Amino acid sequence: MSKSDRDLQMADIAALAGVSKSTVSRALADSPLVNENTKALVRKIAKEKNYRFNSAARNFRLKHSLTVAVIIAAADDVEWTIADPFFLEITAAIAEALDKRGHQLLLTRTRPQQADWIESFVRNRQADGVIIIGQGSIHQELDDIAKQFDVLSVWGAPVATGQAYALVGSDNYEGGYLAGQHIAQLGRSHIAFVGYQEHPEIASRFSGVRQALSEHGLEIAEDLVFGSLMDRKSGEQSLAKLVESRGNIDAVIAASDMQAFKVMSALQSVGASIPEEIAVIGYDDIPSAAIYHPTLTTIRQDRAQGAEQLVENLLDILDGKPARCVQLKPELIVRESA
Amino acid sequence: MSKSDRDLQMADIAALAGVSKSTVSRALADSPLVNENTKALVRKIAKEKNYRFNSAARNFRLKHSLTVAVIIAAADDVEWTIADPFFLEITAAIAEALDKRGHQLLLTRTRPQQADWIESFVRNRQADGVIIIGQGSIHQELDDIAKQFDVLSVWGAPVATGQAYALVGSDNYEGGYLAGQHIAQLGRSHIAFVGYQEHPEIASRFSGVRQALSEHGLEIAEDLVFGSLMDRKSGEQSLAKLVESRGNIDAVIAASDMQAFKVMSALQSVGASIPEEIAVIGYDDIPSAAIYHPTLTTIRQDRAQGAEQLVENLLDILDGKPARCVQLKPELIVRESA
DNA sequence: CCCAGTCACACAACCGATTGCAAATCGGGT
DNA sequence: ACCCGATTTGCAATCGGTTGTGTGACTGGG
Repeated sequence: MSKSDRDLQMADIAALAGVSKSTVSRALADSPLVNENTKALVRKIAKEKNYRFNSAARNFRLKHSLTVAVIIAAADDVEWTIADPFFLEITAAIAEALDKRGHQLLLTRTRPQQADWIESFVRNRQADGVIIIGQGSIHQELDDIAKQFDVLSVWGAPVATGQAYALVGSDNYEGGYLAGQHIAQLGRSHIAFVGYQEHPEIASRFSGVRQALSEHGLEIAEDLVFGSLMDRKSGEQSLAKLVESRGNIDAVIAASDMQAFKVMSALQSVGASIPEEIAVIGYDDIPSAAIYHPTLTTIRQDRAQGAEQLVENLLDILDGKPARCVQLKPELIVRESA
Repeated sequence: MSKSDRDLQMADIAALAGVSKSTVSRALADSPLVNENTKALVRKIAKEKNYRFNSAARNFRLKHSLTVAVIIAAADDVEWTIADPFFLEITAAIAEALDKRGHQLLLTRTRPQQADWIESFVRNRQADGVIIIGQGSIHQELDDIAKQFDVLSVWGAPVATGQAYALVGSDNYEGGYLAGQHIAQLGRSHIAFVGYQEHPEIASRFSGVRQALSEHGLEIAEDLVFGSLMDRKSGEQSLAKLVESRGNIDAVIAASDMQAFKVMSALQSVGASIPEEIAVIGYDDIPSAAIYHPTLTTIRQDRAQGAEQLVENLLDILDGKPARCVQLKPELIVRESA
């Protein structure tokens, strides 16, 4: 590890300052049990010698790790997380939020087949808590775990039956509503929807969309509802079918920006003009949305705020407070594509 | 934390099995010092009771953390890491590679002003080693740290004076060469380059490009070399200048896919057709490259292989072996944009 | 001048695993 | 039955901090 011989430890500082280990420990922790002069002396020496405490020892003794795990769920059917910049961005924001509170972020990749991933985490004390981005289709599993361990904070959508874990997400219904409303106000009437309906988040968005459309006397034809384009198995097919429907649609509402890009690209390849012939709206507002040509109209989810809230929720849970459920306000970002 | 009372520990298993803690420890570690029957018994009980060792205690005792930090450098001038999917992808690949070897990944965001970030990491034993994606313009600092601590594995480009840290990267010169060659073979001759020259990686790519072009009797005019488009301060300006040069160029070579997207989008906005009027080639082959319209011709860097190598290098260094420097082979991916 | 009450500090136990060393057990040969 | 070496197991120290408890010194009131 280090090329120097041995790291300084508390006993060394104690010897240097002519006091005991315990006094050093208390001084560094700013305990009222030690005299101010002594504190100052100890702190000075510690600083001079560039002492850092051994956090492995500290965490061990204190029975916590000050570490929170973020899981990269490697779902086998839907290649969501890795391909989607939304995930990294919120993860980075979480890292920042945790850092602010003196915690660390453990990024973990799990194979879906191991059912007990979270449990091993907590039991191993490798992380105090776990944050999951996107409850996807594993709500039930998460709920079961949350009933056993108070360690779960997830980004997603509320489910009808309630959830035992803390939840943060943008208000997907509202977001979908905004998207639908915008498209309707544009005067479009033959509208397709793209997204993986089984996910609670997407389902909410879809019902928001339908509500908004119905208020304008519109609805989405059943054959214009497509599954996720990110699905390894059926993605290509869905996209192909969507392109075939070209003549019947004048707008596409996608459940994510990445899917909106796929749609636009496929349509552009067959010569469709966007937004003139077909308007497209996405969801997330990932950085590329402002770069694609045409730039993508989308529903923005505030990642920084979401990350803060996820972390706050988790820390509260770890403190024994009850699991919260927070909805963030999504925002319509109008650009060129719709 | 857990809602259950107390976690099982080795002493409990020992009592259950009627042996001592040490025997349990050795049995679980598959030590040859313990009888096969005893091992089997201990393992059976441990499994039944769903025992997991306390890795905080273990790591403390063993003086390692089995954890590797990946730094998100929050450079203030160039918004590279967060916006760029390349970073997430290689990070995820690193997580996987580490997991395979029984290690964990700590994702850390640092403010650039703290000069001693790495040192505190290692001194605190929060991570055994550190992986950095992109040495950017901080080679010197990294080198200084590497001379003190054997803990650094970085993704980047070799520097002329050599480096004390382990290095992995694709062969940027070669990659640049491939890009230049491709553009030249396309018969383009008025070529612009976009990228932050001060970074060793980009500098290498640029010289590869120039070499390839010169072999075809071509060169890049000085006023067609643009700084990074990801730079908060000068990015917009560079892009505007590039668009103004529209009449003078028939190809753009970008130092990253994200920058290529910006270029294409800006050019498309003013009505330029790609690749007919202007060919564009990127670098990295991020997922969006296959989605943009037109799809982006680019130089692929193998992230999975790179991640494996980064991890292997780091683990070797931690084992006391000398720092290695590995170049990966980049690959030209021809798509529609060039 | 004595004693109770504070204050500041030191001592030692403790967290839960690993490991060197000593002790116990086993088994085979005589 | 006994000895010896090999095998198996247990004891206790240890990692580097934190913290409960004990103790000495000092203070001030009676």
